[in-house]
Amino acid sequence: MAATLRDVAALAGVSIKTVSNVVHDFEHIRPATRTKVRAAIDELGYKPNITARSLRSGRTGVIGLALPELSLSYFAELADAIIQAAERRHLVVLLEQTGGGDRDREIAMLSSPRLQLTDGLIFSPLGMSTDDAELLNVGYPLVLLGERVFGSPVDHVTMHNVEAAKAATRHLISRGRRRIAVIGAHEGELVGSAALRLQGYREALSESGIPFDPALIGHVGLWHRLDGAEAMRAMIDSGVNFDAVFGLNDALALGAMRVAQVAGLRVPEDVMFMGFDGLDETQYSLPTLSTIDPGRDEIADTAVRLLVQRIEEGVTPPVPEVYLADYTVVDRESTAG
Amino acid sequence: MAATLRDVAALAGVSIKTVSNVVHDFEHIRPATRTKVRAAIDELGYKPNITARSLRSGRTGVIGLALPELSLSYFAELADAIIQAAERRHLVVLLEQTGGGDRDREIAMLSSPRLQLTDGLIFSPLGMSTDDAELLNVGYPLVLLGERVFGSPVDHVTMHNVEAAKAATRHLISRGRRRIAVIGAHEGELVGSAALRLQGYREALSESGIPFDPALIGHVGLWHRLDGAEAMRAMIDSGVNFDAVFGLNDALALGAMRVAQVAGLRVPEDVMFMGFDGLDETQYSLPTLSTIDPGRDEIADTAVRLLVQRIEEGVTPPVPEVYLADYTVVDRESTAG
DNA sequence: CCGGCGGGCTGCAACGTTGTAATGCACGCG
DNA sequence: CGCGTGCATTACAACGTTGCAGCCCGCCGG
Repeated sequence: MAATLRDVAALAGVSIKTVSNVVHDFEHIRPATRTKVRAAIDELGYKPNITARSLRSGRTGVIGLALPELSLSYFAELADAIIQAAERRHLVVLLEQTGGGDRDREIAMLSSPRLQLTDGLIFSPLGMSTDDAELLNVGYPLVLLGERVFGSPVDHVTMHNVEAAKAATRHLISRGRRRIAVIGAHEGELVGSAALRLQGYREALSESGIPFDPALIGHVGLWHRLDGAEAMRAMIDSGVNFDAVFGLNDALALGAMRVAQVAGLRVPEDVMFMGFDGLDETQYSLPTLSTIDPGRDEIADTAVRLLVQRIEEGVTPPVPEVYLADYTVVDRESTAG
Repeated sequence: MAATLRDVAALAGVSIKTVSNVVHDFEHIRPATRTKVRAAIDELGYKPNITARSLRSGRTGVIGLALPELSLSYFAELADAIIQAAERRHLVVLLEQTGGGDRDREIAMLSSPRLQLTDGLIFSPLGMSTDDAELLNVGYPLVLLGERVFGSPVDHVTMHNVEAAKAATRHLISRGRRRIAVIGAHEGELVGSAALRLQGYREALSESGIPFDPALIGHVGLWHRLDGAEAMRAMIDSGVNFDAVFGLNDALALGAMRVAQVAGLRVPEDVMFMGFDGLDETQYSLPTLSTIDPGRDEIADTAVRLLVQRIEEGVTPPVPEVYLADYTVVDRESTAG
């Protein structure tokens, strides 16, 4: 069907390799030959066969992106940014979903044969832990996102979780709040976004001499809106007193805010709300939600850049690179006053 | 680096082709040989090279998915569903973003060399129109989503836009509303989701003998939350009287609802709101948003099924198939009463 | 005892590309 | 006039796989 180098060569009356040279803009070609070959290429509508090229060169121009689920806005927006960053480097993205924190699926993904057509992988685990770090010693270029796994042998792009959560908490404190609830803690977790952000929260409290009250900590399973809603309801039902809520991500904060409003609390007068992630959606809630912008585009661009570097260098250097993106506090109506 | 058939063959003391046969579970192989080869495969950790296989067979096991942008929840949820549907059929998805309705980018996408590593494409255009239908006569399997282009030579999966919009409008009428505003119309559009849904709205009105009032039609550019918010603000400022709002998609409805609430209108008492798309998010707004569930999983599954069919049949039959998914009216707080 | 059949396996070619080495040729210099 | 140099082009092999034709051998029926 499709024209090949051979067809073009036959039509132009040159060798296959000469056509290949023309396609690659090799410099030592007579203008006359070049013109002739170009004409043949146009006439036949020749397009190089990428599969064959990949087989020869070992490169596909495709990178894998594995993340939990696109229906979570955070990951959808992250995927958007990564696809754009990849496109700037002339790469396409093969997208895999690992589900909401299924450790076994995540591990299986790492050795999936589907990755064969990929030059490398950007991986955002949710179910794996630091104990699984050595599993990341795969034989291909890999860049890690998020904060589930530390001390692994691969490059890692993440954010200043502790610092940013501290800044978020400080922001609430600066507005005069003292009884700041947290929604989204994970029982017993030591690393991971939840643990790190909680740590930032505690540091901000102690810095201001505010005692830590475990009754203000709302535990959840996942980080969906629904989980935030349930945790908020439980906290309200428990009768504990609070004047601000820090959702460890935006979805939790939005879910919690909705429940608080239904319960008759005014935002921000009675309770201030603060999220984390900088989702587009936070600009449109009622009231608009203050949040932490974790530098999504920077994270996406860096992840792709590091992956490309690994792909080109070939060998994993002894010291993996860890990159922390800059964050910004976004002040909106939910913390006005 | 990686083991090839040749290495396995050498280790097992058989020919390359025998190893290939074992890998493919060819039936005429002596158990002893099979065992020996299996052992060699395990020992070397052999994984077939998909690129080479693709070159030989012409199939990659990858399908392309081209849609406007993942940061729009509708497309993120659609992509999620399509990836899952593809996985069920052992296919992976290569995801491309065409931007928010850029016709030229969409057309360029159709002949992008990146599609070379793809067996076919599921394409959701936003900027193309029925005039561009013949451009869809590409040389590879293609399935179309959405309602921008009709009369094209390819399979088309979409929803009952007119019927569903009529049902949505009827739902508001059944709640006693008569002054039903629409947010999201596209000036001068004849096909496309906006035009079809508007048509359904008008049919429902005339069916109930309610006069059509152009002042109740809010025009927008894109279908983002922000556009819904702006159109609502303009309508309120215009002083026109309304007791319900039908957002032609959920994002518009949510943006509009927020503005209405800020303006002091009570939902659903003063104004009822109805969306369209069945986004997850509509379950968590305040109040929760009534919407039309257009059968996303069904659409995703059908699109993948049709594409696989085209890939396997090879030739495009003279009559392209058009599939319309079932819809459901989802009644929530925003239309309670 | 011979011919035919089919199971089990092998060798070769091909998919379309690109790197390497080699070829022919013209030109300039001693 | 002969030789080296550098340009323009070519032939060939290889990437790893799979389809096809063919090989050998044992068994069965005549």
